[in-house]
Amino acid sequence: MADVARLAGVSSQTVSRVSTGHPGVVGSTREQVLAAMKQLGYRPNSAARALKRGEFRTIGVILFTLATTGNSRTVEAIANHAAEEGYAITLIPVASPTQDGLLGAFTRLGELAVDGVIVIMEVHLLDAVTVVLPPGAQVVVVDSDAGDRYTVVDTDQADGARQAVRHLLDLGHRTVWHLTGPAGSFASQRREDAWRAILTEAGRPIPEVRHGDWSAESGYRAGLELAAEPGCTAVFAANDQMALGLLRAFHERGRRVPHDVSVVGFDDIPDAGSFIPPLTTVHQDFAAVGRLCVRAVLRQIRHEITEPGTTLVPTRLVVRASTAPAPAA
Amino acid sequence: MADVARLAGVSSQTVSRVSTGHPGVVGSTREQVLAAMKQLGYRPNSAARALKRGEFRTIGVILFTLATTGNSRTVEAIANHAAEEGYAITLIPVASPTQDGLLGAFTRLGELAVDGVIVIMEVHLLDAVTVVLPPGAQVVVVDSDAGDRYTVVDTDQADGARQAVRHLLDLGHRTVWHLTGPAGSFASQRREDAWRAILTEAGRPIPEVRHGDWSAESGYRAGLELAAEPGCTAVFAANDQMALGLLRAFHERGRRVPHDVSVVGFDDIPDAGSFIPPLTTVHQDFAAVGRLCVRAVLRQIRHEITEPGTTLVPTRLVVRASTAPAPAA
DNA sequence: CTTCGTAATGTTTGCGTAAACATATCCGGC
DNA sequence: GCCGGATATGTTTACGCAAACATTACGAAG
Repeated sequence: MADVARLAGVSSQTVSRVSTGHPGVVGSTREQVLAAMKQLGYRPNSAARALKRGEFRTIGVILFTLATTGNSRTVEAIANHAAEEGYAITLIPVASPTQDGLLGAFTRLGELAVDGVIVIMEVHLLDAVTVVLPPGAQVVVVDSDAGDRYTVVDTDQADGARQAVRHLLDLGHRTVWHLTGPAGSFASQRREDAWRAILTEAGRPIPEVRHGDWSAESGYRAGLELAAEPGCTAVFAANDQMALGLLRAFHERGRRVPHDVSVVGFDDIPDAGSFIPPLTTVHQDFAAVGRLCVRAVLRQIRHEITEPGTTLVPTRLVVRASTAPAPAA
Repeated sequence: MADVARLAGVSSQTVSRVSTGHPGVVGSTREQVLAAMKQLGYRPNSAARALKRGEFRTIGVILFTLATTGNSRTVEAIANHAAEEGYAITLIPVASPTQDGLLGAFTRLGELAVDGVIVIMEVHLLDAVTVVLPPGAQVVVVDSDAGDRYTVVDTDQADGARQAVRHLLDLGHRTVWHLTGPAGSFASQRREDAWRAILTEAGRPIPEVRHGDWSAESGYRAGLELAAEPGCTAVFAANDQMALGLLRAFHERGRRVPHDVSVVGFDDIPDAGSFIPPLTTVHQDFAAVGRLCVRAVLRQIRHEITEPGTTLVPTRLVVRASTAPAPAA
């Protein structure tokens, strides 16, 4: 900066004013400074800036994996909106969902240059290590019910599940079977609870749930079992990938979808419309989740109101070709 | 830090030594300092640290989207390996592949606190704005052939395509049709070139290519056309999602896969094994790509040898159920 | 018992920036 | 023509940390 100042024949403070866009610098001076900056290839040192200003203009995002559609789409939305607001985002992957992995991630995080943190995981996992969280603001997202302690943004899992089950019931199915996500996933738990609630409310029998792990492979294995259940005419899978596995299992076992069995997924991944048959599923607005997260952290960073609470993003049932009226008994 | 020093009854320099793990601090003193740190909830300020040391311990990753399997898996691998090495990663999303979007991203990047950059896109797009790149080290990845100017790490696209086409030819197919990715994608171009080369080499007719955009939907549209081509018994799709669309189109048109038509994809996404039928595809080792990228940037950051050049990560054909011998004419 | 070497700790300094304060310049009004 | 007040620019300082150098303490060798 001093070099630029020298070259432009001004003080370094004036250079600073130009580089931060502060007012009070007359046109001709500004021009000179800009020219000098360009000539010298000056770029402000963000570390010094951060040190001086006491903020990093960076948001940390902590998550287990980018491999699930939901996570990567949410992160992408977060990154885009943060960028719009002039914030960078730092990814903090937790290698493994063990105490060690978490601790490691949070230790790193503690030293990280972030003004706020978005946590994409069930927050109870954090409790053991939460002390290490930097004093900055935090938002907890997807997969948590800690709305009493944190600001939570999440898809309205319950309503999504409700729409899915209701759709199948309306189609005349006597009941709906359910394939869950992995234990420990709050989203999965929520969807299962809602499914059970609707069936109970409607006075329908509640079939035993099958447990999957989000993967298509686990859906396939569950599908093989369900194909053997005579009464099974409708299945609600907790995500689209498992639904894909279901589809394959039913196909292999000669159970036609949707003629013999109806299948509904959750997520509405881009491929869902190209499954065989195209999948009826619950659309999640990941972009909205990401946007709201960013907005919420920024609000906290800027010390605006910071009440804990949960913001729910609505879902929408997308009816395609994997559901049909129940087969005549 | 001064507070900690005061509480522990030592100088701030000793606190610094403890916090950075430098040697030359006797056990009892260290204990006291650690206790004081804990009591005061001290965390080192990384901005000050970065300013002092002249490095950020951060790597920037610039890309268009996280929505493609390849990108998100690569980023995940990068994040994990960077974390192992004590580096954080900052995501720099380019909103749109326009000049403006790029410029914006690179302007942000210029001011960003990164020691190195990993670029996940065709590097020619950068040429117009390349001046803005920070003086730090860079690695260019997936989707580029700028091995003469940069360090490039990429999947061996050509060999992957070769294996796919060779497999189909070996199965007795007279020729192989091809569905490309979007124009402007180097990976897609590479796969297409290799496909063409093999066919030429084998003296087979070269069907006109169909153009997709990586999406299953585009694969479906292409599939509808290909289903109408009487001579089409084998298709090589440039990625798995388009292959999925192909599968659906063929299914709808009554062209049985693999009995009537064989389909090969590229990527080996986790779902590929659950397609109907399970997809034969070229497996990409995204984890290796990510790991090599990190290793390469770090080498440059540490001023070790920094010759431009391309590192190719091998692929592997995974044969599942979507390919079979050519139907008898 | 002195001297020297080494290990432990303390003091000074500057990294690049921008806020706070200080100074210079210019203009209009009387 | 002189003064008050804006406006443009310069000077000083501190942000938190860790290198570099300085000091102290202590034990071993002579």
